[in-house]
Amino acid sequence: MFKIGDFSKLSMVSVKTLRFYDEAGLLKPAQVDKFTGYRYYSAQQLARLNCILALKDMGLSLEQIAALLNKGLSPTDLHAMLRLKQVELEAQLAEGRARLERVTVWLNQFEQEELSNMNEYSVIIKPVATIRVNEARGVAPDWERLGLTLNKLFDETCDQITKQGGQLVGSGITVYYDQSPDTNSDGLEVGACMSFTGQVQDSTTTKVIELPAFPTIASTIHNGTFANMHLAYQAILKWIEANGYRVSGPNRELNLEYQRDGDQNKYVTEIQFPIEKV
Amino acid sequence: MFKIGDFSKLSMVSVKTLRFYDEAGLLKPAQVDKFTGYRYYSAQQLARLNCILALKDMGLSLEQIAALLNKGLSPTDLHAMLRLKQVELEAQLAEGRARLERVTVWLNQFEQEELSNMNEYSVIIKPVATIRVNEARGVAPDWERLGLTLNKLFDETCDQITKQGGQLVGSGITVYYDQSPDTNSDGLEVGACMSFTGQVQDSTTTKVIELPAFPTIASTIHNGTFANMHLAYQAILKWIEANGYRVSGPNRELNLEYQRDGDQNKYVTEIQFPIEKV
DNA sequence: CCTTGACTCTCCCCTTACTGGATAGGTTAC
DNA sequence: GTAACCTATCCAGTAAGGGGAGAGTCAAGG
Repeated sequence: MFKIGDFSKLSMVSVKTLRFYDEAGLLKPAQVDKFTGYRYYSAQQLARLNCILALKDMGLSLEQIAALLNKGLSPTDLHAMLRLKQVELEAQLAEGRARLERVTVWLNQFEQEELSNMNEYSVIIKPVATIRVNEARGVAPDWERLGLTLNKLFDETCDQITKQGGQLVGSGITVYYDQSPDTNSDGLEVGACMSFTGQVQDSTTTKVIELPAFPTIASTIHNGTFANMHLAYQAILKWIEANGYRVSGPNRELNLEYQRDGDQNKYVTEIQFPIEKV
Repeated sequence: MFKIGDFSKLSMVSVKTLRFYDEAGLLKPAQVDKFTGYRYYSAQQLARLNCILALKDMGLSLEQIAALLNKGLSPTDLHAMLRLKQVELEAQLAEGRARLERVTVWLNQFEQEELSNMNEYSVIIKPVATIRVNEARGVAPDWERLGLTLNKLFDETCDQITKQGGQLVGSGITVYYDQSPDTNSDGLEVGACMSFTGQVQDSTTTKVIELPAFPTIASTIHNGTFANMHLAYQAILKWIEANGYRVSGPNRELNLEYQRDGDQNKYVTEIQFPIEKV
């Protein structure tokens, strides 16, 4: 019989941990002095402790280990659990790799001294849900006249909503369709979308649609005038490529803070690119 | 200005988390109603929130992020932190891979239906410290006479300790030197070691030495008679190979529960192999 | 027999990054 | 006016222990 300190030295497991395992029902001492409460462990229990540690090293939680060891350890159950654990560990590993890659990409960009946008624009990944909107779609003949075209389109969708008794809600969303290089020679197809409440029907110029959900989009925030927005696009597109993603759908801009003819330096715009791995 | 719920929807960050970040000093609302306590966020704050999330996605703790963002974010500091983080993440990744490999090895062995020893012998990795012992070294002519040889050697070391006024402490340790196949033709060189307290000098047959420490040893526990010990050796050696390790020193046996001429079924022996990766 | 130092006991708080719940007050739409 | 919804604060809990306080135990030396 070993006292807890001796058993701790034998097993290289801390006294605190042994007491914790006792309390958790994982490893009850072979004997407990009824008067002093002293725990006494037998050498045989080292085998059980080793088993616990081995399972823990495979990533099982103490709760799972306790379930296995106490309620009859059928190897089949263990097999099933470890299969699940294997899948889970692979997912964790993938996440860990992605995380490391993000850090490495950042460091590489830093060493190339392109830190100006990097610190300005933080790119994050998140999901977006579907959004029901009224959309006015159109084509801007070129980049110069994009702003005018969008103003006109947003006017149309807002007018339609209010005219039909609906109410505008949330911020305007610009969708950029068809950004592939071969088709943009005949202009930029864009959609001006507004969320609303109430009943709104399609009109000749506007349609009620659902902007699709995406499980993973890359997002960044641009502060200030639209004139500098290309910096944000540079940053986000570079990030997407460097981290091993690919654009997988039309990108959007959310005008989070925007008032036509207001102070452009106060504008806040979120840029979203649907992406997928590799 | 957005109320916390709206800001939560915009950012895909839960209300609870926003309140938590407020309390942590990471993201104070742009404005707080003095009477109601309502938090109001500005669209500009989305940029800061994105920055927080981006840093979090690279594995920084909220405390580190707060330090960076509040006490002036010098890109150089961030660079230094991320370098450290990179190393840390690489270590984590290696650990994760090893963990996954342990699970995979287990599953493979299971499918080969060699589960009998597998469940009997759990192999774990741990460090061992140096141990100061009195050692009697000798050579057993063959496996048959190993037991007799060891008995003699242990008698010698124990006798020397007690004769010199020292006291035996802890369990006996058998060290197996020179297990390479080319040299074991002339017998097995073994050492019988006992820890002790007090002053003990070298004698003609025994020496006071330090058993070296090892940062990583594979260990398993064998319960019962020495006659079945080969099963434990099978299990541990197979584990060592399958998990991509290699034996890197003389193995030891610790007689955790042992009394000569006692009930052999009660013996408990720990087998230790110093190992290294690949 | 007494003391001293090393061990051990229980109990409580702390860690991370939140989540959930209870209860109370505020806002808004019908 | 009231119901539905939103927000606030406070408390508790998570996994796997670590740290420490205060009190009791044990073994050896004098």
